[in-house]
Amino acid sequence: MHLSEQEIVRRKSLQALRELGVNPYPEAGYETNVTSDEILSRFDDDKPEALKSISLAGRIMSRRIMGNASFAELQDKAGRIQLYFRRDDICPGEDKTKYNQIFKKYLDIGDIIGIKGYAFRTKMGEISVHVEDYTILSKAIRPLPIVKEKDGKTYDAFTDPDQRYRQRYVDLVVNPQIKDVFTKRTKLINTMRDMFNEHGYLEVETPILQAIPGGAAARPFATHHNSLNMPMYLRIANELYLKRLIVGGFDGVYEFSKDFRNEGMDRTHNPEFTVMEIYVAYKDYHWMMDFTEEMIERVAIALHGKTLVQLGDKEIEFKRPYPRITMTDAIKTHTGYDITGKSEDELREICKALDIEIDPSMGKGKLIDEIFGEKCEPHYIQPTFIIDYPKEMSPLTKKHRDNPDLTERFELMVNGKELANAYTELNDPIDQRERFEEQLKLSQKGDDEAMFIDQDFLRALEYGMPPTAGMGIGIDRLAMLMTNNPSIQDVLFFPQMKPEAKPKVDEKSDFVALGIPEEWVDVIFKAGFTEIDALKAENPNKLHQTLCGMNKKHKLGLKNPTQDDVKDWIG
RNA sequence: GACUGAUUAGCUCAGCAGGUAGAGCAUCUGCCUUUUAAGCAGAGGGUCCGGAGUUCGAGCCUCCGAUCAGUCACCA
Repeated sequence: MHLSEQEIVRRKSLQALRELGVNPYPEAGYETNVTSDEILSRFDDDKPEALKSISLAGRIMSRRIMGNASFAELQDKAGRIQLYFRRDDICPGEDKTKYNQIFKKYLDIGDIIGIKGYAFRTKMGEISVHVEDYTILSKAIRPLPIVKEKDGKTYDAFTDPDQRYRQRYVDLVVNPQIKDVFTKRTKLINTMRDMFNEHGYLEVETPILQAIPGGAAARPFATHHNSLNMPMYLRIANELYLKRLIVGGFDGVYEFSKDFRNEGMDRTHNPEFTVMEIYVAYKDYHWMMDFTEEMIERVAIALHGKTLVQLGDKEIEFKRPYPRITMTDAIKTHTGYDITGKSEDELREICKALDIEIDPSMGKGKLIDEIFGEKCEPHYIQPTFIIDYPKEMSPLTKKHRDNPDLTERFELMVNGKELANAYTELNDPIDQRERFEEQLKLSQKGDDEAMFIDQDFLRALEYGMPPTAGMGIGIDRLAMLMTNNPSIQDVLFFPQMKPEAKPKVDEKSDFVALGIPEEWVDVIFKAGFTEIDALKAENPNKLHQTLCGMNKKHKLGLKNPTQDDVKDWIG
């Protein structure tokens, strides 16, 4: 294992602590009675004794050692507080080890400690804790990035997205403001859950591992079940299972769920993502629009205390009601074309005229979707319901009560993107079967996202499903909107990343086994050979020169091997 | 997948017409009992992403490759 100088120093400190009888990873819990923010808010200059026997724990984030006194900053879950250490308080007797050795030499930034002491205000006016005793709770043997701040300006910020996402634990430690995004995300979910529970709807769990990935148009992740010897898929949606529960007699069911789609990754797409789907019996999509508006408004207020939310350089007003515009009207407004009653060929002509790329596998529904996506969607910045989608692109949606070419479906658009998708659910089993068969034709035409036919779902519908309204909403996207983050990676603790490229490193002992003296193995590592195979592929004469050169250059004072020695090692 | 840019010390980043690398913080050694991006004095630390080429000489130029970011394309 290759360690940096600082890692070696910390491991030595760890050893030194053990030799002094200090357990750097004690088993016992540490009782605390206050947090950093409570000290700051409760401290009263007239009554400092109110915060006398306090005890708190956290991570050391900075140290300023001044001989026999020192300051440090302790970070706990709530924030930071300054600590004041004085040698003669920590070590009242003759033995000053606990200050001079343990605190000054063997503690580092990043270590987790518990302290006991009392609150006071320093000469400089900062509320601090005068430490009377401290306990090491966990030693950090890897150095944290050091982020400094003065007058609100941040120095040496830890901003590299790759490192931040791969090592989110470090990100959270050194960029504690990131925590706020995630607490807001959880609050968002809790707000929705509270609202659903108030209505008496039931939170349920449905299968993630499915034999038929249904309920949406997307490519699934495929896996294999060994003992059944059959392909299985990770779910792309929960719709069909939740509707089965409505068939079964629940009036309202909802699920917050991870769905998986085997498609591209970018700022707004992660292969696994969270959606909330809810189905309510005896309602239609008009009711669901009211319900959705109320839900979004409640979330905005819960998170921000108001309905006007900053998003980049825009402000989004989440106060209900939101305008409701039919898709046909939206297309008419933004393109001038009236798509009512147009045939597939006529739609193709319109796409051509509008300079929209199409391919032959696209049916009527997809063509219209394409026109809307290209020409209309970006215009809807403020929350807007787009309603009454063409039948072809909504195979699970009930036909529109006034127009058989349309369906009773809405999407909620915010900031030019789809946020929620909902409809009056199709509960006519004959119609549903026909729609699935149309999907099958699309699939045969080359649309690899067309839906599979789920026979069991059809059987369920044949037993009768009450009229139902259903709605799905992307939780990650809602979180992005509500926390002003343009990237999905910023609202996921652990966004999907490519596996970390890790150079293969053979053990030192493997090199020694070749007959190479240990001190030369270090030199070989230093020269960049961390794999036996790479070393063996090297020209022995060149390797000999390289090693002798390293010996000289770094003044190692080793006895150079002969060329034959080197040949023997790698021969 | 395309284009553009990045990759140098543990971290954040400099570097020049091509002449064997610099700063701040961090680390180490001293000094300092109310400091705060503490201070002062000193020290160590680098396959300059990898490979090939041009050159007397490459962190810098050329080519190939890797990774990351942004934009676009694809995709809900």
